[in-house]
Amino acid sequence: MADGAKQTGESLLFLTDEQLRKGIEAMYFAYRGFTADPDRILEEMEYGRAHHRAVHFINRSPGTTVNNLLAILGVTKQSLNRVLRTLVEDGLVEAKVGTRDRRERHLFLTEKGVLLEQQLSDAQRRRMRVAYKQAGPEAVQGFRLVLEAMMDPDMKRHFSELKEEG
Amino acid sequence: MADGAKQTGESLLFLTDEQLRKGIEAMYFAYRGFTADPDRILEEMEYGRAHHRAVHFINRSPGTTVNNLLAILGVTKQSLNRVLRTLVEDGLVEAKVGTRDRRERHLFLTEKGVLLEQQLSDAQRRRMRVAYKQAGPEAVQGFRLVLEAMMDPDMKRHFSELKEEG
DNA sequence: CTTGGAATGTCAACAAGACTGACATAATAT
DNA sequence: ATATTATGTCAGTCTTGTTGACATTCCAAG
Repeated sequence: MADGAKQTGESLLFLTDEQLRKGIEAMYFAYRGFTADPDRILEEMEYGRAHHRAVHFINRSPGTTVNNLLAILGVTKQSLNRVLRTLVEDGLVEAKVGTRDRRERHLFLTEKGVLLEQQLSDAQRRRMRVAYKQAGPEAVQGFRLVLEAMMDPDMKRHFSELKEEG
Repeated sequence: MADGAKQTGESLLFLTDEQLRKGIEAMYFAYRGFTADPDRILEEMEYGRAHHRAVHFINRSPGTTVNNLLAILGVTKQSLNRVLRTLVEDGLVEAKVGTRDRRERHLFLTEKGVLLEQQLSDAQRRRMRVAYKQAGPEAVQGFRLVLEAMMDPDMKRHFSELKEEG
């Protein structure tokens, strides 16, 4: 019951409930570490995680539309709008009216926005780099494989579209 | 600058900024998948992620104290108390006064609590199991290695203390 | 050209879940 | 006796999510 990993005779020990539980807990604790460094920086400047996410994905896809960002972040436009408004007001993001379709707003980071993005992602990458180094290349490959397999198909699509990689 | 992964001649390609960014994004999207299934169940019964976390760790360490739970979850007692109160009121958690130190409350899941925990963790494990199976045992080992390396030392300690594993 | 619908923005109200600060109670430790 | 610890509780705040309603702008189809 509830298991489904009955060790069919082979080495399926990695699929035991106990292993899965530990994986779940590892995911939980690791995610807290993952967000800890940027959170500290954001707190100082009265921003939150939502601002980080917006800045991150605008940096990754300059000129992206609000709608596209909504699809990636999976929040309501009202929620995103509040965040974007403060970012525009504070001069971190520029929303340019589309030339082809003038209803659309194309989002770009300003110099100031790029600076914050770098500050945040430097902190996050630092931890990531240490973890990667410590675990080694093969572990990193496994890490990525499992993470991708955990994503919802829609999210995986967004993930894959983000950047051509080696 | 901001890099630090300058390919010292060897195969340190897995430490490039681009690889690290993709890792960060993978972590973000995967975590959303990770929480999606329990979230759906919780929503139906007017509970949130905070309730899930409490129920999970009480199940893992029956008889744990409020203080210990606070340390693991890293929230304020007021925040945890609100969640625990509803869980006790709804008959999912029992808070027993300590025998040695009567200030402490030892927390246990009731039958009803165990049932919810199973429902939630079954859903979460199901996704985990699929991902693990898809990625394979070696990938899972790498996954776990990287996650552990990402944790804050305090959290890693809590993680290790949770259960002896093979 | 008019109208319908899509993309966006905005206002208002609300909820979960985090926070702080202050205070109460009970019990252990000094 | 007093200080400290463990817990609970009240009140207020913040972030980030939610709905619902409505305005604006503009493309596209009739």
